[in-house]
Amino acid sequence: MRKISQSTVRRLSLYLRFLEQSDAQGLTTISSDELARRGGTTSAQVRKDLSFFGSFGKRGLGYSVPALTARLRDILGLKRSYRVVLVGAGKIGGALVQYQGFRQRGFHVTAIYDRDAQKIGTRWNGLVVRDVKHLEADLKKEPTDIAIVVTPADSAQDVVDRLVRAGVKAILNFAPVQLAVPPDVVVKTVNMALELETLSYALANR
Amino acid sequence: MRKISQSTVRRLSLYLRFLEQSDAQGLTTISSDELARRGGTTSAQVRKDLSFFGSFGKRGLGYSVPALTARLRDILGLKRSYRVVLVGAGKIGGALVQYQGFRQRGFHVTAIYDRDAQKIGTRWNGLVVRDVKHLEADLKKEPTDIAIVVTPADSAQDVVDRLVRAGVKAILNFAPVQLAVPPDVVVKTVNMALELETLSYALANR
DNA sequence: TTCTGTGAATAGGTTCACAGCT
DNA sequence: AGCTGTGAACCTATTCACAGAA
Repeated sequence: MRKISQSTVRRLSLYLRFLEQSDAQGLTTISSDELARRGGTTSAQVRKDLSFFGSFGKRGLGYSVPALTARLRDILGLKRSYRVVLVGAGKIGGALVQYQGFRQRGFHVTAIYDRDAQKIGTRWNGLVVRDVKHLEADLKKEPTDIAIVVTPADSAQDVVDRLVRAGVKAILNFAPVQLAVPPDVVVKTVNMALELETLSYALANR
Repeated sequence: MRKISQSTVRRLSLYLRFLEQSDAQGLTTISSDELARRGGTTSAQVRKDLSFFGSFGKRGLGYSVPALTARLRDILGLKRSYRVVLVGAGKIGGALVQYQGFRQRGFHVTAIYDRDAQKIGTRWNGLVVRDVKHLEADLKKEPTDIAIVVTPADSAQDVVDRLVRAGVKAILNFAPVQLAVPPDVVVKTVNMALELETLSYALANR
């Protein structure tokens, strides 16, 4: 398949949200114009994004809401559910475990790990925090594709190396570090301080 | 000033982090090659990014760590500190209040608001959660540039309208909605479920 | 007529490659 | 010699504009 840009993938996720909302409102058809309006983009962009994957619309009419919803869920790999392990039982980790947005999309946090003896054994949203030393053995028993890393910066790379060895193929990283992984593993780093800095840049340069 | 791309601004933030680390290690000089290596980019990219703002290096030598650090802090608007108000005293809000990464960079959370009577009056990392009805009056007394919105999706736009009316110029939004704001207000939306979806896309399309 | 699908045109961002300081 | 600064070349993404299906 042709290489699809990150921005296209992100927009597809957005379109999917709007489609689901439209579906809930009972709409059966939606135009690229409407999707564009709600996603803050242009109708040409919407059509181009979709065209990378096929022709899903009807000229003169628009897109079938249920059909396009199903197609996008398929494209985004959301037809199946995913086991997700979380490493780092800090405040952010705790917030993420109970975040409904993940479960709604089929991402199920199945385990939380930490190395702090104080935290091990405590309950987080129904899950018992496990000693991170069990990581490899647990993942061997229950293969898992996705991990969320919420450790301090200095242990993140170490944790990631272990996750990769244990077969994890995708990592959402909240530690403020650049992570090194093999080419078949995909990492997405979310750096909240950096996001604030893009705001301060904007404030300072007007 | 020439329009600078988001990606350049984000990389500048990264370079700043590496410079600070290098400074802590006692390095006085750093090359574009070294910055590139640590930022996962190329030396040409580093030099190009910096060149939009001036010529800070010495040919044959590299960049002075303290001088470039200071310059980047200036460019990114980090020479001053910022008051930040947080709206939404949920789990994610709680995690963000105590997140050290913000304070270290000069972003000070000065107030937390919620509309839930259960939460109002409780303490979060030394701050008392205030009724969101006080938002406008508080911000009149203590003008604030930046707000972090961590409310449920359906109240986010309402909160943002009030923040904008109260003079907030930059918003970091964690609610999974597209926000409408006037052109002089800058919004950065962080959508964690969407980040996971870019991972599931990558997993599904290999 | 309306709205999609898509080549072509344009704009934007990245990489190249080399002149020019130190 | 080493490394920056920067036009030019290249590549990628977005927008335009229109032919064609419903």
